[in-house]
Amino acid sequence: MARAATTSDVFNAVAEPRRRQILNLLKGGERSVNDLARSLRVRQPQASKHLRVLKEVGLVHVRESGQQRLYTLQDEGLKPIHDWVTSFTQLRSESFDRLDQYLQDLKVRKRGS
Amino acid sequence: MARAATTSDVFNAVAEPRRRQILNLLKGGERSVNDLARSLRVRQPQASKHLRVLKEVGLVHVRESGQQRLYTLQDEGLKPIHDWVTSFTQLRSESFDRLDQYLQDLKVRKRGS
DNA sequence: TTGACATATTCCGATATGGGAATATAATTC
DNA sequence: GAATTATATTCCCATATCGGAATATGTCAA
Repeated sequence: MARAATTSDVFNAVAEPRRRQILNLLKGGERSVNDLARSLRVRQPQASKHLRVLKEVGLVHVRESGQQRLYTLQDEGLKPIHDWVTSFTQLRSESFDRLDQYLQDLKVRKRGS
Repeated sequence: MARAATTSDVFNAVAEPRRRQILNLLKGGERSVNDLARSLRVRQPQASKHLRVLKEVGLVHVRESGQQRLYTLQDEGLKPIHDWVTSFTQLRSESFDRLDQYLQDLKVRKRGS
């Protein structure tokens, strides 16, 4: 048996750095394929291929707008990773402290907005 | 170019389900190779190979004890993934709420222990 | 219809994989 | 030293990869 397909689950899809870059870019909102390709300094077909993988595992959503395809982040798809990784960081009290700090920051920011 | 090596970074190392299983088992504390192999229902060499990968990316630590090698979890190694994934879940207010709830649970549990 | 533009798909090649099997290395016991 | 046990390494193979290049599909405008 070889390595599992990149489309088999979110963990494999996200193992590729370029795909993480794409997700990072999509934090800023909807983006077209060419737009993403330019930002990544990658040929258009490569961008399309990566987006296909991300779509298959449910990390992005596509909207058709004329001849363009606008991709959006679907961060709910990251839940398996989030749950898995926090099940580890929960173990250490350090993490509790970091989390306390983190939540305080959030509250402050929330109040300010 | 082919896919990146599993030892290239933590994301790739953790993309393999068997290796996530190993990390899960190590939550319970130190374990020998044969012990892990039995729990995973895998031949010993496969266990050794996976452990090698996990060691190379800094997710486990080995201690020599006679002819045994006892492996321990090193969850600090998961920080890159933790940081990356939370940078996304932070975006949604839903996550804030879940985190609020989560922290309350923690406080209760802390008090109880 | 024709041409221009945006995106997706297919074929290729070099490469890394993960499991199996066999073997090597190392420590313990007799 | 020889046998036993625990672990690591090597070789093999089927498979999936990612990027490049070429091509196909789809949309718009004149």
